[in-house]
Amino acid sequence: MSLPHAILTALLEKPSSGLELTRRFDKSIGYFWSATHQQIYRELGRLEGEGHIRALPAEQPARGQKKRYEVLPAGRAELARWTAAAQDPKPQRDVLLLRLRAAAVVGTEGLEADLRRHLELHRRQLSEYEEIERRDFPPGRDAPQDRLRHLVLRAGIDLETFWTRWLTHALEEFAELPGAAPEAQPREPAPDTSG
Amino acid sequence: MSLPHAILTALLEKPSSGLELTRRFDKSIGYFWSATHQQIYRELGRLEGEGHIRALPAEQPARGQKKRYEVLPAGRAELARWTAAAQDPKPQRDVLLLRLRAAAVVGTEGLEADLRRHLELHRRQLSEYEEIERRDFPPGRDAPQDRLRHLVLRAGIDLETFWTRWLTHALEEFAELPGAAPEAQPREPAPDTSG
DNA sequence: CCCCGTTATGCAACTAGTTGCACAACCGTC
DNA sequence: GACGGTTGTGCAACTAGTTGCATAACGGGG
Repeated sequence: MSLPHAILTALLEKPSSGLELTRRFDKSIGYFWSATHQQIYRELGRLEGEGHIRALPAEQPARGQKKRYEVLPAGRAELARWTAAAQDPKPQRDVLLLRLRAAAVVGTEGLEADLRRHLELHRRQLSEYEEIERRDFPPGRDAPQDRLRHLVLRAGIDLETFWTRWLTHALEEFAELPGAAPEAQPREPAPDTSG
Repeated sequence: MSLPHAILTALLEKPSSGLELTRRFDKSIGYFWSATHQQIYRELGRLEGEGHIRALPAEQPARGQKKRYEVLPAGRAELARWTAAAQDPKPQRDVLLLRLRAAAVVGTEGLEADLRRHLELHRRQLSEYEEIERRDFPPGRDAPQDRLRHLVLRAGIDLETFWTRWLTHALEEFAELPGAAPEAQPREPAPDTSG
């Protein structure tokens, strides 16, 4: 239930067409709420139907033509309502941690390479965030909007920092592990794995 | 595509009935891959159909009767394959960060209370993890399985630590913010908000 | 002029996860 | 011995997000 609100936020920051929104979702907002262009177009249609946004009139409103949207008062009100409403954090889901747990049972073979790959991806993301911080939040910029947006960026930076550290630590542990398949004390009847 | 593998891991650790799995998903594995009993039963049915698990024979196999499952060799092989296969990290989605970003546009009113609530929830989760760490991973336990599982728990602890710190910092910033609605420089045509 | 790649918009089907409810057995109690 | 709460199992419908593909305009190059 958050994509429409992500779009409303983006449109309030700047009225845009579907494609422009898609581009902005590839950075900025997309860092913590990703969406494909298909999702965005579908949602734009819904939001227009609900009277939350409207298409700015264009010269030739034809297919394959840019259509820019702006937020209507009802849309702004809905966004304000949603922002203030209490919401429970939704249950964690992390595939990598699950795979590590599985590896404790079926062995770590093959997993290490993918951990390295993830470490590289997180490092890259981290330096991208740090670049944005240098560019958009130099010391001194402290209007309320800036402080809030900076806060969001800090969360991204700190999360990526956490992952790079954790993955580094995990790889160190892997290096110390005896064999690839830690099947020392089988707890189940150990069925015939050859078939 | 991960729930079946979460279930396979849990069943390899210990053959269980649907309800027992549900309970174990409420702690342990559920900390990073939550699932309801409905999901679990449905998935157990699929896994049985695919020949990855089987129901242990019971005396009276009737409805409303415990049915325990164990993993078959094919299931173990599938889990090993999945664990080793490369997987891209899936795009981030964080509602709280999105709301903060929205608040930069429509004002922070009402958001602060929910941030406090989240802070409390994360603190609670953190102390729960730390309790588990004291109980299950005292110094000295370093069989490969233990080290891997400890690593997973450390991720949970560090993530919760990050969130409590970040939320604390965010609340401090809120306290310094001038008004509730930072609408100083309107960037859009500022539509009539009264209607 | 036609082919082809790029830009821009959009529908339809699929997948995974959530919500709501139903049904049966068991177990204590009034 | 019927009543109501708890335990255990399960289906069906819904929601959100993903994947795959379709359509149209525009702008070169051969």
